[in-house]
Amino acid sequence: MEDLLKLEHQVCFPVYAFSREITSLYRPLLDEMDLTYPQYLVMLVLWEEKEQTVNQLGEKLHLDSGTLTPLLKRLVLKGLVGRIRSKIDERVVLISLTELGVGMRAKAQCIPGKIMETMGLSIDELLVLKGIINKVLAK
Amino acid sequence: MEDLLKLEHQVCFPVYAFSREITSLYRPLLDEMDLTYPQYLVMLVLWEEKEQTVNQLGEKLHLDSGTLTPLLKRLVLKGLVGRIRSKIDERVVLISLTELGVGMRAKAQCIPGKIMETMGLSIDELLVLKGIINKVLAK
DNA sequence: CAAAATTGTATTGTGCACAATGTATATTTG
DNA sequence: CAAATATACATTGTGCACAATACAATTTTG
Repeated sequence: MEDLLKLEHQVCFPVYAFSREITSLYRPLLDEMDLTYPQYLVMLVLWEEKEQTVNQLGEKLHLDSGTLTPLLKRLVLKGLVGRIRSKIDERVVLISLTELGVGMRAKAQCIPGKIMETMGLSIDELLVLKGIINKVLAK
Repeated sequence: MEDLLKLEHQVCFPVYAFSREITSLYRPLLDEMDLTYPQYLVMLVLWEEKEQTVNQLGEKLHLDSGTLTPLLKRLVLKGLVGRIRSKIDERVVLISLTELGVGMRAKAQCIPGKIMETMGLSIDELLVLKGIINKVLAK
């Protein structure tokens, strides 16, 4: 019988290694915008909706305040987002894009295409990959 | 035309989120052994070959010394591995399993099965996933 | 309405990841 | 063989991730 503890039989290890490989593919592209990959993800979410609570960002990206609070503070330092407490509910912190943050979207337009090119997977493979993963994440 | 910058159109984000989801699936199981997921991966590699250089571990796991050195020191503190400089080449550090480290393998036997069960993917899906990812990682 | 429970975010502490740099040991070259 | 180069690992610094805890603002309950 097969030894399930062998590295080559693992499924999770390739996912883990692939995830890190992905951020290293993004790195040279994002360096030009002075963004890390997690920061880029936050920007993606904000480009879809200009103002959101920390909670909304966290739910969409599966990240908690322990990760987001310092990350968002760094985006504030870069002048890309603003942070204000909601007047309706003082517990809530609203994160919104600055003009600079909105403007950065144009520079990001080329990124998805370049990444797909570098990964060298077909559209079919990408969709299958995404489908299988989302099946697990949906739970 | 589709907006490639939308979060829902990303392929890399699901991979990134899935990778973190995976470590959170392993966490309760590995907590019982007082191991983190990256530490578990190092143990997997060592269970296949009892003694290896830092370099060999790094190549197999795609990790560099900046990550491995402190991780391995923590495994030494736990009494799972030993660290000695090679006498043939003083630059090389040999990492080897202690008796305790070898013995831990038995406790890990149940992990792959439990993880596969929790993930809820078919064998087919797992193999397809692994195949697509390895296609990228092989480059 | 006051006490209890919940919610939203911040803080602290530990452990990766990885670029950049440092350092000692080996190897290669002229 | 000496100088240049390469190799193997360690260190430093920054930025995630996330559990655990804290805390203030809100909501729910008795």
